[in-house]
Amino acid sequence: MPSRKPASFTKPKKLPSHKVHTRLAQAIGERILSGVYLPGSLLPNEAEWGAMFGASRTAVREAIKTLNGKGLLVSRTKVGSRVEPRDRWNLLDRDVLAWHCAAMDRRAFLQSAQEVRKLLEPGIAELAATKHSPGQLARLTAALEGMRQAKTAGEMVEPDVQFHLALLAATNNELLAPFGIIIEQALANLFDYTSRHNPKPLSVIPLHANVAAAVAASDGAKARHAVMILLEDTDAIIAAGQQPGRPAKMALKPA
Amino acid sequence: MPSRKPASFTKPKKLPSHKVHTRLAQAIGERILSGVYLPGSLLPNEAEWGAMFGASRTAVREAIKTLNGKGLLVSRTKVGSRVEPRDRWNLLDRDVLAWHCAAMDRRAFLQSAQEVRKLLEPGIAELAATKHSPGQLARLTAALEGMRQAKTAGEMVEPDVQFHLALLAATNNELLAPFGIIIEQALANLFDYTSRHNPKPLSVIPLHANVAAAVAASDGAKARHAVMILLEDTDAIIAAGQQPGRPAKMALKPA
DNA sequence: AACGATTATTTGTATGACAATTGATTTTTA
DNA sequence: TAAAAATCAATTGTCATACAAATAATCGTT
Repeated sequence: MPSRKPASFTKPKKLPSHKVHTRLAQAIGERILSGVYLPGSLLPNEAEWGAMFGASRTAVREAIKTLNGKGLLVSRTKVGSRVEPRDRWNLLDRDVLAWHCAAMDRRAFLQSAQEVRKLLEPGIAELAATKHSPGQLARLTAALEGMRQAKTAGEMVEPDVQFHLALLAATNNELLAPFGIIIEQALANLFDYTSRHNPKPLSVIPLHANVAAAVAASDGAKARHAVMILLEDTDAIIAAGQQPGRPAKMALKPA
Repeated sequence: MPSRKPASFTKPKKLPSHKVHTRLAQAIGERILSGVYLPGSLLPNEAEWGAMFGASRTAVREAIKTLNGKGLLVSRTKVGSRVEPRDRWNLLDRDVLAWHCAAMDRRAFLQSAQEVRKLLEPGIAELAATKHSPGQLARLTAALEGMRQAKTAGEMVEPDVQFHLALLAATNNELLAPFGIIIEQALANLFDYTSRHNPKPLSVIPLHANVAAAVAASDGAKARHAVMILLEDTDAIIAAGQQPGRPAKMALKPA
């Protein structure tokens, strides 16, 4: 066991989750995303949260303001803090998405994420091919090189993410940037989900190389097509994780 | 009096921007989005904000926690609050997007938004056609009926938004929901931008009707195509707003 | 010059008090 | 009786103050 913490791969250590208000925001956010408090319902009041966690009202309020900023809550005088309807949640916020896919079935998340990726990424690749700058192309090829040099499946995740984020950035459309977090979470979860079954995914490198080549050639249609093939391959990997011949690691006590 | 409760949308009165921490968050957020404080730079410290706005440090901190939740800031002890790089901003947050498109050229925003819509909405319509529930279809047709009954261009905006949000909801994919805010902002801006030039946009109603019919018939390909035509029409409206024969109201001093 | 201790600054947390808002209750009134 | 007005009560909102914790910057020693 190298590390019991496969949670999020790239650990920049910049998350001092030791602050009280941060822990509180996390605890409350997880409860909301996991359905302990349903949309429309009232949360415990600030004094109660403080008592529950041994924290001051100040810290509780700061945590609530954080969640307020993420669209999970609205607070009103005398009534309290109420959970917002789900379509107001900033689901593409890093924390919210992490809580969300921690609270739901990983396979279901992967399928939803894959659906979104197939909607967006072919078009993104097409845009990137026609609108990229030299620097953005360099970032793309650097990510590809990183994938080539990776020794293990785990080392491949980060350059893989970087590749897709580079594609995203090359569209030069800021409104697409928020979508990047889905790619990050999807690939991280995909790694957790399939790495045991797929030890050495070498096949994906030429698929990525095709995308990079099409972008470099400014061939939008070709880039779109190459990404579609890449995503179909990802579909296959997910499906293989689902039915790998034997039922994964569900083997339990045989009576 | 019959309780005039028009469901949810026509409620802009629910924003009591009179709270100190809300005003502060808005003021600071606008400054960040408008480039007064660039990514990577340090903000004034909490005491300075308090002095600037005549507010207590508590209120300042709550405002900062709100912006923290939106990904605009990170705070560290002894160093202060630093503006995050743009790709960490939750641009699809209601407030952030509003500040963003208040700070940029409206036409540039409309073009970016239109680019995103053309990437996503055809696929969304296709998904909606194949995956919608009866209730979701009802919402779609209700929105269409609302568009028909609108008397003015202004009255048409809201059911138009509802139409596209209904399409989004009918995909049954929560990860797509956050993009709804782009539709809202785009249509609101489009109205501001073109209503003076396009007094009675009746042409869009049959275009929407085609989409609804295709969805009702569960014809994915047809729905995709109908939405593409609709968005091309929107492109034309934007373009008409750009070059309406004479250069809008940009007439300036001729040397 | 390198390294360690000290200092100073800024955010983080706690506490207590009071203001403001508003749902619920009670009282007044037509 | 019913409607309206006044009152009450619970909860968030704001302020002031004090101290804790973290850490960049400085200083001092070797």
